[in-house]
Amino acid sequence: MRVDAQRNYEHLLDTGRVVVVEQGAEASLRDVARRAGVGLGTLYRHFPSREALLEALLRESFDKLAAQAAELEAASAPADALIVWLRDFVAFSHIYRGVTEMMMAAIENTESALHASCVRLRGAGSQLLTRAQAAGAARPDMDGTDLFALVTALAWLADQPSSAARADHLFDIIASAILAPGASSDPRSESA
Amino acid sequence: MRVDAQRNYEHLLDTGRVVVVEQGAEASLRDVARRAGVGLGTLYRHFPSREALLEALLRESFDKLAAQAAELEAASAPADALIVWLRDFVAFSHIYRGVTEMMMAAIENTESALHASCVRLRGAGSQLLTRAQAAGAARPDMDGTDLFALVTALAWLADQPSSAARADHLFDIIASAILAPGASSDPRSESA
DNA sequence: ACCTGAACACCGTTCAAGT
DNA sequence: ACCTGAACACCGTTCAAGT
Repeated sequence: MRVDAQRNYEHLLDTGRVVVVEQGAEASLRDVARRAGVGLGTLYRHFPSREALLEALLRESFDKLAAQAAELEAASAPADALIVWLRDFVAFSHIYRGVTEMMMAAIENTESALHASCVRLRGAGSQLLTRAQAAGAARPDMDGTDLFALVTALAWLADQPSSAARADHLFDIIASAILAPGASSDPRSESA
Repeated sequence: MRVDAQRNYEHLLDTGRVVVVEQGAEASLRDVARRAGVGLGTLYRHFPSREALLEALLRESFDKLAAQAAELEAASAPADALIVWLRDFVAFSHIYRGVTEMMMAAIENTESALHASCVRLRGAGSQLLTRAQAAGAARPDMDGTDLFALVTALAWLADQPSSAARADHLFDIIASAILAPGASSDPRSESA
């Protein structure tokens, strides 16, 4: 990469972060280029799609979340590990407004630049869920895709002004469903 | 209202329905006017905002949902009434893509043309919830706003291509949390 | 009273022309 | 190699001018 290209790339990332914090995942790409002092074509050259820019902005967080899933799996009790990680997931997706919806679209779309990262996160959650299920600490009639949907819905609720203030409480309610209350004290109880 | 105005209004509603079914709640208003064979200003005269158009399109469904809440309250067991109504709510919001997000925004925004209808629905759900709680059939640490958020999240999930197919299952999971399993068999159990 | 559509200020995306 | 910005096809919203 030429030095000027490298400089532009980094400047676009920095500016992108600022603008996406301000305007959310649907931020004006024109505005990003403008504020980065760069031609519109330069932005598109470095980030061929909106998802590509977001992926670059989120890469570090994606990596952190995946690493923490592994740590939790090694160090925490199954139920705790799952819940702590889900909470981290919600906190993470709160960095940028509207990123939740994009991730939900990306996980179905192989072409999306966010696809791989979303699949990776779903996999990380899936492992924590399976472990909790094996320990009898999570309801058995769920898989990683269900978990991803539920945590994404929670992240979405945390993004909505009318429910953001009760996001923690809503988290607890859904968490109680995932943890299948009563399952450990009465292993014979199944889904209704 | 002048006869030509009346005709335009109805034509806009019919066309609006078609276009919103096609494109979702964020449909192009220009397109609606164009396909209705009407000037852009005419659309804005009859529907000063996107929400006003959606409100007109949804009015009938809003009324039906409210009426059914009353019926269920009179005729069904508390838990059944609540669950059936929540299911109807999700089905209703599935008519138009993206309407869920708009409703979530409208319930906080007194200026929105959808505000009153959303508040009414929240109230209807709230009553069903209170009744179920009084019967010991729903978890006590929730109110109508929590319920509205949860059912809206379910409606949102039903709108996302990656979770639409499992919408029923996700509904059951969240419903199980609302119904506070074990509460009736052990009234002493409280929120964790 | 009501309708029309040009006008304004924005988008995303592409691509010929420049260095 | 890389950058630029005009060009194209769209938006939402307003409002002067028409009937």
